[in-house]
Amino acid sequence: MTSSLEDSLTAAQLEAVRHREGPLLILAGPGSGKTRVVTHRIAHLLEQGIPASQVLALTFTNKAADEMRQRLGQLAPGQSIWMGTFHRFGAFLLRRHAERVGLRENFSIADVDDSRRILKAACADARVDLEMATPESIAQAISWAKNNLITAELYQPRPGSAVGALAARVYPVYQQRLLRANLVDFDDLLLHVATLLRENPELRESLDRRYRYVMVDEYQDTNLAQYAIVRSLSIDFPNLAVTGDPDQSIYGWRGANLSNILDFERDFPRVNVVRLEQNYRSTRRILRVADELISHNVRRKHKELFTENPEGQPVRLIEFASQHDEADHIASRIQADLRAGRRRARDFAVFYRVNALSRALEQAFREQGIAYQIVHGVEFYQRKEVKDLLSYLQLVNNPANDAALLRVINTPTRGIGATTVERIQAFASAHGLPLIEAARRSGMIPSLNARAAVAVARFVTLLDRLRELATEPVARILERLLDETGYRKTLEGSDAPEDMDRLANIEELLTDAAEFDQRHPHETPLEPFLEQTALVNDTDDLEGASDRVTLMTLHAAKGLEYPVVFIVGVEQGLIPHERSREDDAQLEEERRLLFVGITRAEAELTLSYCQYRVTHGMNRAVVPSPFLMELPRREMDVVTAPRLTPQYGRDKARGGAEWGEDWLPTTQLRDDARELPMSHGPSEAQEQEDQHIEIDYLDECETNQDSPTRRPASGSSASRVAKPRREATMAPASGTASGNPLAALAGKLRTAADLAESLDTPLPSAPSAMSPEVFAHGMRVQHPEYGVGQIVHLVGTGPKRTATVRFQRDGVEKKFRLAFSPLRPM
DNA sequence: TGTGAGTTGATTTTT
DNA sequence: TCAACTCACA
Repeated sequence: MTSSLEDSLTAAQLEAVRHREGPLLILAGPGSGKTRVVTHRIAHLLEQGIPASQVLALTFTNKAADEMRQRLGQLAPGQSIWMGTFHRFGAFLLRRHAERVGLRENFSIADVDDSRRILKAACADARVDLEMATPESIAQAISWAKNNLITAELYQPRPGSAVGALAARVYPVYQQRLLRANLVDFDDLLLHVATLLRENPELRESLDRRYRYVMVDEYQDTNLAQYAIVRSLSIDFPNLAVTGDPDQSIYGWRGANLSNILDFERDFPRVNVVRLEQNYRSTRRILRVADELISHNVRRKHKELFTENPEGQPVRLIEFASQHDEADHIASRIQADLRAGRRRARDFAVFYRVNALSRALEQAFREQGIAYQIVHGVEFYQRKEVKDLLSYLQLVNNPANDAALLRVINTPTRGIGATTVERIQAFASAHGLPLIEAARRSGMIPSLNARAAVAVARFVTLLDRLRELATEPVARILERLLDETGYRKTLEGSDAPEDMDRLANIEELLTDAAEFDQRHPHETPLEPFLEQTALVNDTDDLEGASDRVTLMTLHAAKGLEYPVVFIVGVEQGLIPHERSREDDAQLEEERRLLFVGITRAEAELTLSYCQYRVTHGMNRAVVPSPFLMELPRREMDVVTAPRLTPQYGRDKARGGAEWGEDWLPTTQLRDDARELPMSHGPSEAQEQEDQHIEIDYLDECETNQDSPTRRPASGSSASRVAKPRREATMAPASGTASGNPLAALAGKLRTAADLAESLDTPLPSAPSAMSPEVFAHGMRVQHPEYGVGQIVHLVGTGPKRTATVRFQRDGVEKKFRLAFSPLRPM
């Protein structure tokens, strides 16, 4: 009997759904109904009498797992299979077999913060000086190793890699510290489990038998550790079904190995491959733009994306003068649609490459009174007060948790300062003890003075007392510790306004805990609660419910869809990101990231970039993303937005007549903006722009000193006087007067390299600032205000080059960042 | 030991 | 720019 569930499925979808035994690879393009297929397949398996306990479904995000669970709930009510993220599954297995990898079952999961803390301590232990590398870079090296199943013992640094050499020294110490604190970091959740499965064949076999039908979502994002886990569960019963899309692999930086999916057919020779290529989400135009972009990637599996959806509107590409214009325009356009009743706020999403770009958007949305929500990776559980309290809870559950202890030993302040903590740490390292045990022996630490020792002893007693509550409901433990630690009182006694917010957050945490307690009435809820807070970020359930515009990073957008999508900051250095520049594989990943963003859009898509963007407090000329040149112009409307920011700064315009209520940006755009001609000479637009250039300098008085495309400064001030940007950015080879990158797009320039080359001309700098490199120690200089002086000290390079000048007039010394100062050599 | 001003330095993505 | 960190002082 064919289930009625399957009536509406296409042939390809049906094939995947009906597949039962043996390996299955579902190559699912964006919007191809992948989740639907997967949930139907599970329902189908269950329908055929396969016990729910034999089915395991692994996802990357909680969001994906939740959605699947919910949809499955509709198809097969009451059946519950193990479904969740890899990390959660790792934690689940590890709890049961912790002792086999040297942990105790009440281990805690260190978040990034905790793990950095431990890492820094490990660096200190290993006497690694951090001149050559940041803890961050070492952490990355270790993380990379773990994701590739390289344990501390096996780690071999790449020859010549300074960071690698340091990591080799720190890694064992770090790992030892984690074990001592009964802690695992995120990567350990996978690495330990992989090790467990490799070293315990009987355990592997029993799990393989138990999880007979394993499903993996987003397979393109698996790293080696995840691969190993999945593989070990599919040896005797190779009913492994994976879904994925190589074109949507965007987690290479986290160790994802694209080969896992590209080579799946080699790993499992008898695999059944199903391609889901029909898109049910986007208009034809959007899909063609996406397809054209991604076709520039080499490492992929070709797919024929198609859709029966309508043609749709052209994809818009807009050039703005500044990020404020960009944000204002988007906000206004959304506002116009909302007012006209054409759309609801939840229909809109704005994507950006880096979180920092949300700021301008937020400001614009607030000013225009548009409800929005930001999907932030962190938020609630990362707030100081919440983390503090969670750390106390961690200590109740696992007193050996050094990271948690370090966090709260003096929070609220109780007279245990940095020096004291250092001495306890030294004692702990020397004796191989967790910090709590060292603290317990505070009386025996000779370097501690009596007062400190007493304070520490008091703290230990406090923890011991709290620890007795370990089996109580979480909310009750929280209440008690808020009182006994004095945490609440400290905040209540404070008159700092942010402390009121903190109290509110604490209330929220209490509610959270109480709810959790209710949902877990039969167990000791503390440990699962802590696991939840470590592995779930609260934005996972941010979706849907509220009617707001959603702002998020491109990464966060994966798996989602919206009727109207804006992607801002499509610029060189952003997408592709600065750090992905030299590496082809990384460049392809950036392209996929943009592909993911584009394919989120159902009906309308707008890409935009700015001529100038403020980054790190500096206003810099922007190069549009080379990816833009890979998009098919025939599917697009390419427009330059009129400058919204008037001459005397944008604040003046607010509320002014020209910023009227009925300002409809779309109309305005259409009327005023010119479709860029294939090539054009100096024009009205240019003159207009020349004016703006001056305003920029007056406003910002910044140079573009360390813009990545710059050549080293030549040193001659005369040549560096502001020039119209048109000239500065035009392609010398093309011979047209059009420096507008968009025109270049349409004109003779063909490749990103061409564009970069064309822009590798000194950009205009602020009229007053000199190249920092022309200054030398002892040089006599002139300052418009302070007069004549002499450079007595000189440090730093580039924009950070700072001179100390002693002025003749009254012998006073002043420091200047040379790149921005009006100093001139005499 | 705790606090505030001043300085420096770093800027991606997330389980 | 802005947040984290340092250093001087109470």
